[in-house]
Amino acid sequence: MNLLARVAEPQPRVRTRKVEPRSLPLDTILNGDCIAEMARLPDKCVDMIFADPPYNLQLGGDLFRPEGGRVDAVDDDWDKFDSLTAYDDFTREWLEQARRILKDDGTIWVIGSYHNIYRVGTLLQDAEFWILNDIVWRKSNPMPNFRGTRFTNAHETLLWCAKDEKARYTFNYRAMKALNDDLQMRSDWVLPICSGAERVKGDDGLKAHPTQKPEALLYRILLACTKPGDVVLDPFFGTGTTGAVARRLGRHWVGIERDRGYVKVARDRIGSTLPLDESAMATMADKRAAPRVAFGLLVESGMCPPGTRLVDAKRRFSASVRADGSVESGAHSGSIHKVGAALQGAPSCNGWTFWHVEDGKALQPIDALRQQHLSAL
Amino acid sequence: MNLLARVAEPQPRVRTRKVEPRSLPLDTILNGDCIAEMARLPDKCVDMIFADPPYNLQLGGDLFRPEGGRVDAVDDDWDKFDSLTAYDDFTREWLEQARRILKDDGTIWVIGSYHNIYRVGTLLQDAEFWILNDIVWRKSNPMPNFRGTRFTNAHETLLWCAKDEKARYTFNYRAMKALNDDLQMRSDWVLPICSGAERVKGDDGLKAHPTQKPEALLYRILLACTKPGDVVLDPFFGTGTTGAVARRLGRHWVGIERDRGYVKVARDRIGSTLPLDESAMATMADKRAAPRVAFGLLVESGMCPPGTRLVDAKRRFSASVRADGSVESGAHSGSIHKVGAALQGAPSCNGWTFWHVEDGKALQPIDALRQQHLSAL
DNA sequence: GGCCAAACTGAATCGCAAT
DNA sequence: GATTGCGATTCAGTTTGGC
Repeated sequence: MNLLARVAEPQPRVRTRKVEPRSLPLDTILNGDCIAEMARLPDKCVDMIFADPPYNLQLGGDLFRPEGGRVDAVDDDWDKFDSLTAYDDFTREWLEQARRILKDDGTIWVIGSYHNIYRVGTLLQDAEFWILNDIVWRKSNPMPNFRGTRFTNAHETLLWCAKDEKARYTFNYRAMKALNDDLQMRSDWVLPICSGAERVKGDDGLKAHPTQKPEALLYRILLACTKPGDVVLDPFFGTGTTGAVARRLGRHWVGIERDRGYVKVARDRIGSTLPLDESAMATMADKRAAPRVAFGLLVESGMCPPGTRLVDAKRRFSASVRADGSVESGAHSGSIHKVGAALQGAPSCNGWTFWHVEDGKALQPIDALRQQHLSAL
Repeated sequence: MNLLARVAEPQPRVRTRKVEPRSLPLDTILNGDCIAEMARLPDKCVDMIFADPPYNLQLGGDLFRPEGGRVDAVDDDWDKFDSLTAYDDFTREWLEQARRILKDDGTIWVIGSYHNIYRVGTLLQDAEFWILNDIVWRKSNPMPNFRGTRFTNAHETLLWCAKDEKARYTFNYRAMKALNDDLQMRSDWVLPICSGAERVKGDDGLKAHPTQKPEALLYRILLACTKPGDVVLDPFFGTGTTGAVARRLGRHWVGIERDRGYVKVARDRIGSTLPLDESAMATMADKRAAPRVAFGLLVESGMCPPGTRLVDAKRRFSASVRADGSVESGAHSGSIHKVGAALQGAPSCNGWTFWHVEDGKALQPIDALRQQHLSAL
């Protein structure tokens, strides 16, 4: 039964009424609706819940790439809701069950995008969960914005909550610091999206699930906030990333998944999951944010304000800085690199070393400003 | 930071009743409560609203009581519900006024942290604002987490919304791309917090305001989403960062601030801000804004005479130019766009970049001819 | 097998003016 | 208000295929 159907024709609610309560089955996938299945589990029986609920994307028509290809968007029924109210009702219900089965010192993680995460965050607070952090997953390789109409949607948001303000939750501070080159782990994580060999494919060679999460994301979460032997529940199990990582890290897991096809995919995947070897560990490592500094950043920050005059080392060429970080020199305008190349008639040019600013009587390459900017951080 | 512990009994509301409506005063600070002051402004009079609302006791007026002793556990639940409700009521009210005074094609930006941004996001959606992006301000130099109990809270979140799904909002795509070294600007922005000389200090040498935002943040927002001469309203003006950057970028501003001390600080600050001159204000022009040149114009003018042979970049397809500016390729004929699309079997095609003419041994896109034509005018 | 170029892909709320 | 047609728009990474 898809969610849309459930919304359209309200069924008699199972809600908090526990039907045939059963003990917690470890390292197993329960095939069924997440609310109904959670309702059958005992109170306070899991140490962590990781949830990747439908985002309610509300996409319009087809979107085409500039070169003509069509974007394979999420168009599954499970992501469709009649209204924000319907989405809120659904969220409130599964959160209610999640809270009941979570141990008092357990924590819940929920991932989402701007389409749904504000609803989820509000309802978490309304249900008296206590937000510990919101975490930003900065994607190193997001899909671009093909129409040039908005900022590239390059991140997703995770909420990490305890059951209340006083809860003594697990946070493996040292492990996180070690994972981050002995610096405190921050609330923004740079990780690539799930692709390549890790992406589970069907017999047709196509992706088995439209929204599979990278194992590195779950790895960090489970390492940070659970102990070995803890039980992690994932009510929207999909291809079983949570189960696979839990098994690798020696945590117990319970998955709930409505779609029989996904259940089979996840079961096969977890069955073939091996303990972490070193090469796998390497791929888990944080891809450090490149210390790239766009010239525009120096313009915004006032180190090189609009109107600044740039010259090359021999003062043969000059250009002026514009408000958006582009530069202008006679008929040429564009990036520091492009304009430098055009003026020299060269195929390319490193604008950072080509352009200089006056520094008293001497010239200083703008690369020096970049170094100052970097060292100021 | 317990929002929940800061409640007082709800007060009688002024709400939407407009008292002494007045015309919009430009480049001015209105000293008063933001809801009451907005209520006196005309409908649909500003192009953008930037809001940095309070999430703790200081600025909530009568809705909040000062931070006091601990609240009993028993009272906590009641307080909690009340407090969130009070914050929601306050947010709903100022958003209602904001929506009213915002032009139909204007946009609103709101910044917050995990304490309040989920409430704000939900209420924006409930008020039928249409989220365009959520932006993560990734702080390059955040305050560390001293107790080692959570991830370092290293970001804040901004929401950018139009009044509805169909609104034709301003987004200076090219300027943003230029600012980011010719790559699309993403939804995660790395910027340092406001410190050093930029941080406004009082006579006592201490920071004048606890949450002063960096000018670089406002610079990017105003450059991205407003045009020169647009009016930007900031209902929580503080030290006037929005006004200072607006003045620098040639935008009009209106600030609302309750605290007389901040009003004075902001007035002095903006008074000493120098606007950019026009040449420095220039940004990369959006092609979409350039005057249209029909292909037929190039045919008429002799730049691309009838009979000219056009080929695509890989010389897989060719076509010939006809006297009326249409082109012909085998069975296909029509506009440069239609024929290009038909030959590729694509839903659409930009003929300007698809088709090329021989230029010696190299190929030149016909878009280059159009540029020549434009610059000749 | 190795190398290089071309093709493909990812949770996406993705136009607008003239008729 | 609906339809038509111009024509603007992509980044990082993996896989495939040719030589």
